[in-house]
Amino acid sequence: MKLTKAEWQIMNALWEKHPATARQVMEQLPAGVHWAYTTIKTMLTRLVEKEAVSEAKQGNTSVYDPLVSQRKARLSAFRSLVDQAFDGAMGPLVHFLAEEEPLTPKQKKELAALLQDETTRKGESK
Amino acid sequence: MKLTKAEWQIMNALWEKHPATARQVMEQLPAGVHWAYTTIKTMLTRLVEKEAVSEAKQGNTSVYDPLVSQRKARLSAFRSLVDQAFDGAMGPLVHFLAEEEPLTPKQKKELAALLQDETTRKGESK
DNA sequence: AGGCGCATTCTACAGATGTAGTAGAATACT
DNA sequence: AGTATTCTACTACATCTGTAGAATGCGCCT
Repeated sequence: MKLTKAEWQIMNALWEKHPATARQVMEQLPAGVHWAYTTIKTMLTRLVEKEAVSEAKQGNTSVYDPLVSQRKARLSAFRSLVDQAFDGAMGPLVHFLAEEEPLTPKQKKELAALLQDETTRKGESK
Repeated sequence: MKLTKAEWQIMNALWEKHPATARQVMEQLPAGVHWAYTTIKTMLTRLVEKEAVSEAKQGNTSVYDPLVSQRKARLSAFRSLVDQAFDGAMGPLVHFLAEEEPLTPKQKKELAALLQDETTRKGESK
């Protein structure tokens, strides 16, 4: 499930608040994004075709709901990035995260803590 | 500097071995990718226009070199992903890496170690 | 009944992308 | 020199993306 940039914006809005009508999606878009109403409709239609969202008629109006979870979409996008820009392996990415500066020292520490935590506290439920 | 999927493949080949002629780039492509020679040329031309690679004539033949570093391209791609799929913040990404399963436990431990290391060993040269 | 406002579906259209064929120039082989 | 090989520069073309206008339909108010 590959989403384009514009589609991500729509999906982000939908994940944040749903079900939602096209009008509501429009309002949910980040400030600064001023698409015509029909642009949103077009996007939503395409997303429906892609089966990324569902459409249900409420009388004359369509109400949309995400069909793919944010989690799934993120996983997929993440995978794509790794495949395409990091030799498809986590190794280079891990290295990148540690060495380059996408993370502030603080965030690195935080991530380290979370990971530590996660791998330490092993053997519980779910 | 936004690279498309196909462009990444070309750049990956170039970063691996450069300078290189179109023919050499072709050979450097991952097994399974069988583009026509002219396809590669087209890509290279577009990359030159984008100023992502340089082109120098050696007699009748062009030799290409990356103009943008892999590091920079990675940073940019990474940033895009975060902006578009993770609310533009590292927080959600960090959470994602810790909670979801893009990383094997082993890799998590590894990353944790690297980060720990990096943040601990603070205050050295370079 | 006529009109206002909002929703819907269609159609459009330029620029980006993936992929490559053609024709002519340069080079190399015999 | 004649022919085979290899480059390069152009052109092509189907899709996909981003953006949206136009025409048309439905409910409701006066």
